[in-house]
Amino acid sequence: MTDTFERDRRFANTLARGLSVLRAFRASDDGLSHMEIAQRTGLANATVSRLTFTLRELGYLSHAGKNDRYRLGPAALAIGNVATASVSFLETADLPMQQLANETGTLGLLAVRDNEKMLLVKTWRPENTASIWLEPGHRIPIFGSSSGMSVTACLSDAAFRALEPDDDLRAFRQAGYEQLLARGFAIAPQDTRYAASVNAVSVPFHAGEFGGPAAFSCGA
Amino acid sequence: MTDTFERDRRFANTLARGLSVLRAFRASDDGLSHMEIAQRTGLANATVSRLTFTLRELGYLSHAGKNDRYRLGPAALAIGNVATASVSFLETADLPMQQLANETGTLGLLAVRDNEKMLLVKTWRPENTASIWLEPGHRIPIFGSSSGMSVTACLSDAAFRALEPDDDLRAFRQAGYEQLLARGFAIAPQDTRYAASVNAVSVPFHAGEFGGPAAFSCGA
DNA sequence: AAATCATTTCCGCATAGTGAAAATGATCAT
DNA sequence: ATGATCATTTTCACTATGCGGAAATGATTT
Repeated sequence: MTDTFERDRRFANTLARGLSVLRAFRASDDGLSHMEIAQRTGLANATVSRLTFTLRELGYLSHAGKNDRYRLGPAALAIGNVATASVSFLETADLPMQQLANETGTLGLLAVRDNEKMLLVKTWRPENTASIWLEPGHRIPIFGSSSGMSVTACLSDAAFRALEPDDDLRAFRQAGYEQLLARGFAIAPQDTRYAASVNAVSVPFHAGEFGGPAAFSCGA
Repeated sequence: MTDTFERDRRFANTLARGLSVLRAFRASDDGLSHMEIAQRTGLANATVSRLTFTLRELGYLSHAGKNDRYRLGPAALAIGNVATASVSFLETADLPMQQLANETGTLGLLAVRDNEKMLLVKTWRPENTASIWLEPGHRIPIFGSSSGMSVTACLSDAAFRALEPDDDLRAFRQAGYEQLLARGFAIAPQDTRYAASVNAVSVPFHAGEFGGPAAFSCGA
């Protein structure tokens, strides 16, 4: 095993590895070769071979011809659409977010906290713009992102403590809290930004359908 | 094992089971209890417990409180959006299909062949309509559906043969082929319909991004 | 409190999954 | 064609991994 540090007995390794194969795909990829998957996931070639076999069998991956690159398959699409459909506000938010992106020429995104990171669930880029920016599936730090600021500010004290925050993160959260109260939106302070070149503004949203708060952001 | 019939050595069982947990969710569910998952998947309770633990850990499932129902989590959404983003025509098709659904008051859907079934990848229902109809993630028969007719008609002979079709299916495909040539769309003949109460019309679409042909359909 | 139902943990066992290496298959140069 | 190189799949022996029955814990109802 490459990444062995003792895991909980309940943790199903094979499942995690298979899913890591799916997560290896990025929106900007035009398919992945077998070897690229192995590199991105850090799995042994033979292992990738078996996992892709399984995923293909189940429709999560498709590869056109014999020796073609792998792509996310129908089943992956389907799961995503089931998930989207069960998060009703996403359908509601779709149009306005697209308009926002178009009008401001910036990237709109929806992020939720996923363990120690902010996970970009969906992004809206201005139409007619080719540049890539951030993609769905990407994870950015909580600390230093405006999304992270909104979301931590909305966490209950108990939930926040579960993150084992350091002092910086506490202060970060506090700043977010104050910004939201004062202005209704959050902007990460310059000196905390995880990426200096990014300016973003973020608004939290509490969805009963999720475990925790989510953040709509917009920036470039 | 409940569903044992000898599997290929390459097939990763745990992965398949984990994914079957994800596939147990339907758009109309308001979360699933642990036991409902066990029932739908046919897995033993203990197994489901471990799998949900893993899926939760990885963000594919979320359950709000201690004893709350499980829902598809952020990671599932993310994968779906990555998949959607890499199938460019889906974004293009989104708006027109929604309009079509609204104007005709019928259900629009995109289906692809996934092994022996047609998998509903996405559905568009008329706005303001509550009824459920078919949901994304659902699988319908190839034979007797207009989607199946369009898609088999577009398959290469070789690909079709791989399906090990019986005579009915051959005739079905042939009929689809003729309909498409003559009119550009396909409607499953009355006497073949897998569901007698459904009328649907279907148009095939060949996407380089997919392994095979897809079908846009519309009906009620 | 007692009874019922749902979920999680325990634990011994068999098997499912692992990765090194060998075999196969593509692709490219000459 | 004929090798040489690179990518992918299969083999295989080993053992860690995941399995499920049963027991323990935790919710919920009567």
